[in-house]
Amino acid sequence: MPIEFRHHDHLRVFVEVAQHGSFSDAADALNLTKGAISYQIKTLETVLEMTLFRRDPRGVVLTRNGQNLLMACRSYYLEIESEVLALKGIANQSLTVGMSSYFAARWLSPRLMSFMQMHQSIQLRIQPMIQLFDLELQGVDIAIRWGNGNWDDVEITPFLPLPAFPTGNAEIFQRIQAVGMEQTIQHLTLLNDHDESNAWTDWLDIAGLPRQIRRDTLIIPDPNVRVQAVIDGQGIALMDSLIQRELDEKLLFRLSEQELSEYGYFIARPRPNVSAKSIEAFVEWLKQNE
Amino acid sequence: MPIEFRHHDHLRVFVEVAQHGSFSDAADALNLTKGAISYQIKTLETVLEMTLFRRDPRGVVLTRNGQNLLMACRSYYLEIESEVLALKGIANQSLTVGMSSYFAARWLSPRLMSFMQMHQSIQLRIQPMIQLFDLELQGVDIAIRWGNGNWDDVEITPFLPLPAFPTGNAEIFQRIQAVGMEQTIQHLTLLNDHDESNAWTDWLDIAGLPRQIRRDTLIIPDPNVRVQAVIDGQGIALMDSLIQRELDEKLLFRLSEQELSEYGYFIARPRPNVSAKSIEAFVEWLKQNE
DNA sequence: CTCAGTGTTTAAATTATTTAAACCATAAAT
DNA sequence: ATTTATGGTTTAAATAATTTAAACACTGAG
Repeated sequence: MPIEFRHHDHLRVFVEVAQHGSFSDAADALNLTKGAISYQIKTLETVLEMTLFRRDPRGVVLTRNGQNLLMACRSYYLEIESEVLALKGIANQSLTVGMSSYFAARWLSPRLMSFMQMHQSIQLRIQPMIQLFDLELQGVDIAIRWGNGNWDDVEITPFLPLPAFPTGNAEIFQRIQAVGMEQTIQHLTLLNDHDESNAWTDWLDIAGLPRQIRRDTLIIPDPNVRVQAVIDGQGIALMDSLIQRELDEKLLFRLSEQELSEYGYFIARPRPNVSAKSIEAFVEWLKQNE
Repeated sequence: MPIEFRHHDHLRVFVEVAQHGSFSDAADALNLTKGAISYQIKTLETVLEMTLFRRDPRGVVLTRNGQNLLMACRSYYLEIESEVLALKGIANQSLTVGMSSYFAARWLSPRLMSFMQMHQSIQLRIQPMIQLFDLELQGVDIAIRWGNGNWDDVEITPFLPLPAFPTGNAEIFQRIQAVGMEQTIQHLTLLNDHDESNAWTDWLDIAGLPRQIRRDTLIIPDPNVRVQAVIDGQGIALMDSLIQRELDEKLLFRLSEQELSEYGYFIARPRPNVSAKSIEAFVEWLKQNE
């Protein structure tokens, strides 16, 4: 069954006129001319096949039919509008950013104050997440991803290049010092951040080492967990300068001078994206703080 | 404060799409092409600065924002539409005709069956009324008025010409027989139907009698009451052949051969009128039954 | 791998809306 | 009893919006 009535915008104008009791006043409220209002009401009256207002010299008066119509829809439109505006306000004034708690703690957290002060009207939410996919369905406006920027499911903006290098714990570090990288690495588990990651093969390439045949890799998506795994000697992982503290405390050691210079942090935005002001503001701020 | 959101028609489309989970299906339901739907949704997304649907290869899925928006307006539009359609149905299927109970009883009543049978879907209401003005505010679609058709507050369609002639009771009739009309009438009260009526002066003119200086007239709007007043000898009134029964029963007498041939019954419709089908049907029927 | 189904885009056509200005009518004011 | 101010209406023209048809692009199912 096709929809019979589809003139909600006209009806909205009608409500405004009814409440003002005047075409002219309603025109002001709607930023239109009285001619436009006249046209709208006439159209609605034609569609509904009923006269809605009696035209008086000092304004208009609802007819019986008009009164009924007003009863039928008065509150609805106002409610819809306030709810829609509220939603828009929340979505526009608030900004949910997805990222690993690792990045949030080590980089964002110390700098957050500055953004909050610059944009006091924006309600910022840091959403810790492991799976940085399907952003919209997870209710996240933008996400911060680590990698080399080669993703095509989202729109990518680089903002913090941080070369990645292999790290291990003291024991592994000493073994490499002793027998050399090439000998050691074949017996080590390579910790990866996700299935499709080719970070390790990238690194092996630039380091001039053979890609390992045996895929003795372990996937640990959460960087925090991964760091701990390395400290515990579970394997080695590619890390960046965000683990400076662990380096200083001799919990972790940089295992090689070779580094993946293309790697770093990227802003990921859902592709068919309608960008809101708050998103732009945050992206700008990120880029200035790189 | 100007109204912030004015895209109810877009929102209506959004609801339809959300319920179908598909642009194409919604397009069918709305008798549009999928291109049009795409355009509408895109516009709405731009206005709201948020993405409402994730586009999938087999349809679309509401985003978090889209879900919220749907919650905010789902039921409203359906309710409005059903109420509006109900109103329109009532107004279109039913027809309220205002008239004097005098006319209803003496002319319409015996013929009503025929209309009812011809238009079984139309709910007809006979609204007895004395003041045949401000029709719309009184909730009346059309009215039947007696007179010579010279009104300019409404649209007039003549349908039953009935010449009007002076009537009186037996006593007055005999007096006129004895001393003549001109002598008698000066001492009689002329009963009128309303303030501005010039029926009597019209009649005096064509009868070649002097217009009475003293305005010894009594206004009795309700024809039933007026008839009774004449029978009771309160005065004389201009009547038409609808009082045939009283003539036959010698309760009333025609006092002169002179008659107002322009007078009769007219259909009165509110001027800036949007005519509904039921009104047309009734007017047609009236004209055929004249 | 091709097909069928789905959303997108494009330019053109079509509709709808809006405006400005002239009008008309009436009540209020003088 | 004019005049003025306040509405609503109408008109033609300009502007905006919607819609369509057709060509694309994408993806999952056979």
